[in-house]
Amino acid sequence: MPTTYSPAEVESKWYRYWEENKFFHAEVKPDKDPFCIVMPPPNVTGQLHMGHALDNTLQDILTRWRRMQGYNTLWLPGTDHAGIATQAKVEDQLAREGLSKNQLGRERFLDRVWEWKEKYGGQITTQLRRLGASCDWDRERFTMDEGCSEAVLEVFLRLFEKGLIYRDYYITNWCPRCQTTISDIEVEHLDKPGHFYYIKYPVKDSDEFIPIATTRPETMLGDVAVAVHPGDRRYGHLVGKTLILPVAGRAIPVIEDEYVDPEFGTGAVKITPAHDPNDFEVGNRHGLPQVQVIDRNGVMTGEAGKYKGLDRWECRKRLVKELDALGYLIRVDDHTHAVGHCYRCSTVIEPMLSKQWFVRMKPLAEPAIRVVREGRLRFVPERFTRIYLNWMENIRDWCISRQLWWGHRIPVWYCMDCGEMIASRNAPDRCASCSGTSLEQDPDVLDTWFSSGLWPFSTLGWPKKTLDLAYFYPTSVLVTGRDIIFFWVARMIFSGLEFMDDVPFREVFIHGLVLDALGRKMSKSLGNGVDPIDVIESHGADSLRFMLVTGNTPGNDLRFHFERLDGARNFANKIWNASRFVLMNLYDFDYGPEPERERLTLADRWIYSRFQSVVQEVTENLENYDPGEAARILYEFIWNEFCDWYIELTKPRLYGRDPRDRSTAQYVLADVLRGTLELLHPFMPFITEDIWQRLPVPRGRTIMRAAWPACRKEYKDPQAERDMELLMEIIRSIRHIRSEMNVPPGKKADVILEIPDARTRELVQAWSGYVESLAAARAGIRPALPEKPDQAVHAVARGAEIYVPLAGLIDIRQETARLEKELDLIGKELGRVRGKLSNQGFLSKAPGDVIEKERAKESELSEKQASIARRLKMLGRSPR
RNA sequence: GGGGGUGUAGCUCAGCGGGAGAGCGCUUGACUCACAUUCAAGAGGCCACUGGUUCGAAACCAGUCAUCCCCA
Repeated sequence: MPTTYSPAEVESKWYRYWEENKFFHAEVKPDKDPFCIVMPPPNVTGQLHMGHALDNTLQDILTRWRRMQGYNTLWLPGTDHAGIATQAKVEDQLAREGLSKNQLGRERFLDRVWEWKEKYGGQITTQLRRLGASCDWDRERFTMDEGCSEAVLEVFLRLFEKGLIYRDYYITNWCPRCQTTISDIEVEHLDKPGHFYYIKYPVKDSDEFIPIATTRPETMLGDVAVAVHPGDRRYGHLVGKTLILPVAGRAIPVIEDEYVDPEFGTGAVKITPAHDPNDFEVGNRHGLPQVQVIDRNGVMTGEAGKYKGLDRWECRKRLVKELDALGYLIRVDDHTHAVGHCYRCSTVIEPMLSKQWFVRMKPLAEPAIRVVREGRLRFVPERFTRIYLNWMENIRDWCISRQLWWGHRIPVWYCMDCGEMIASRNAPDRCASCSGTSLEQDPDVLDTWFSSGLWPFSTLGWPKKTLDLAYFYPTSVLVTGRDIIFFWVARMIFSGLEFMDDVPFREVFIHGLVLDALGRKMSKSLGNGVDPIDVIESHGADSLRFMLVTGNTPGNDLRFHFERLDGARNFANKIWNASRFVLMNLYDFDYGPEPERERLTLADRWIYSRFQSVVQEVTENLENYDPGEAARILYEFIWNEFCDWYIELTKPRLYGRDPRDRSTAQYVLADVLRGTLELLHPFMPFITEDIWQRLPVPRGRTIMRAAWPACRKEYKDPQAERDMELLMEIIRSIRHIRSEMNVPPGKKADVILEIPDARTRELVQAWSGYVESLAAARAGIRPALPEKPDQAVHAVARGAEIYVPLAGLIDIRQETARLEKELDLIGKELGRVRGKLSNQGFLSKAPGDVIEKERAKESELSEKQASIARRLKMLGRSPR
């Protein structure tokens, strides 16, 4: 075994072994309890990014852990067809060939997308394998495969028949670049510096005018009214009057509407129903017309008069100039406001009036609210419940049609003769109403989230009534980022309730986002993304995984620091070398029955006892969805206890002459290492498998299917832990003195330990070898010292006074100062403790164990205080 | 305007009612027979601010300030 761990070969080797042996695969086993996670499907043409790495690491941890616990575990993977994103990629590719999708036509274009999918669709799943994901690839699904498409069709038809799907004119978010509508939540609002333009709208046949403030002056060409708040004294007398729209010259009315905020702007709002969702509502309430002045390319229409054909931004510039020239412009203020951008291409969204398909949300949202309220579905961390409920309770109808070609086509045909609308599984031959045969299918496709919303049951076979569905649904937990609670989680919940009559998962484990070192979102445009595959190549998948789960709290965002990655790599290396040590000393090890209890040393009993606590704590933290804490506990146990203390303490026994001592040490080393590797396996699957396979102990074919370690209570030994703590305290004190006094580490020192208590004295005597090997000091142990050495540095541990004689090296003044400082600290601490103990309120109200603890502290501190004081007195008397 | 997160050591973050913690960085010493991707020792903090609850608050409550995110 080399002295540094190199992940590359190890990782590919074991992943192949696992996959070839079908260790990830799950079958229905009615006698066993299932544990099931469906993977949030990544974009089929996408690249693995840090968000995926975190999300899938968490899922893999839960999956591997539950599998070891004996659950029949299924982690179901798959990919999403990602309508806009994928179509855009293929369009880009075509553009490079000098082609457009319209030139190819729908059929041939879709062939190209499928080709692209076949070619690049495997990439992300390969990348997930490199991360170590233990998902069941035999069950891999795709949102546009046959089964999922069948589910989509079924859902659309059922909702349609129930009257929950309708088609209507509405203001939707139009992306002029993608040439499609996008849903409300696909719009990203970015604060952009802009302007508030104050414009005079003159009152007809009068010198009066109403000042209007707007951020989008170009839309005024489509204004059909000006609204003021009812009862606004500034404008009350003008309600019902007519205004003349500047430049356009059209006459528009002044109306009253509650929607207007009299505090905001000038308190008067221009109403443009065709280009603003709020104005659209106002327009409907007042029966106003809709004047569309911007078209689907972001260009002004004929309604814009002389501005026809101009780009929307150019129009704004020229229009403002003209208003100014004509004296209508009052002033222009700087104003930062949220502007909607397409989440895919960052083009500024144009609210546009068009006919689209919608899902009526109210009836679907109600049960989805109820299950969360009643606790049948739980969010972890709990605070996401509020975020979810807040959104669900204010939900708006969901625009599901997209003007794309790549996706599930809307299964509705229109009769060209009578206008009848037919929703149908297959293309109908004739119109149900007029028997006409001239039928055309709706050209639009469904929102991608329409199909991914069905993921927890469509992947298990729905609408067929499969065994998988009966056994694995509802799934156990959903693991996903906080950014797609609305997009996806919410939709799975109401879809599951509607079609399966049960929640899709019992728990939702939400994690934060992976940010760059400066706390910014990783994005292509900023170029601040870190490629997980690069990281896996440089530091190993285990290190990446460990780094991603530690160092933060569930639900919080995580900053990506390379320093932390180095830390994780060093940890892997530490495990590697500790194991190397153990294995190097096991060449002659013969695994037999457990050593008898009497043969165990204090260190053995201590490490076993500590290990039981680690088993318990790691398990509990996983149960509470805090893998970061579980990983931290393992890190500390392995590094600070197993390596820094236990391994060091086995060395004398391993290298000593007594073969029975040696074999006992071998047994405990192998036993604890094996258990620790098993506990660590969900977090760092590769390195743990590699070492586990080398251990000369009985085991199965893979650590993946080893039994999760159980806490063996009979090995818990609080007395051994306390005793060991005392030895450690003595060792640390001696090391401290040696370091302070610059005693070379190689040089053996003689120390004197004055221990009045007989049991403690015997304890330290029995294990004085620990002091000898870890503090490089021979300890002379006495019940009392009639003659205190003055050429010695002094320290106090619990129940033991330590003297390190350093003839000729002691500066009495310096030593006195050191002790006085120590005494001062103890005095302060003691004052605080005594203050507490003399407080009647504390004594009468604090719990007994707390008071007991304070009392113990008090006696320990006063003992220390006394011995340091004695020492000082003695030094003071000694000749200089 | 509404909802939420976060303010703790130089940096990144744990702790969330009873002794201020970790990793990195820094200082000092050591190539000690698993590991220098290491070991040992150390310095470093009015736990954002102001009130309140409590015998006791970094933690709980209220308010303030700062900062980030989501929604309208």
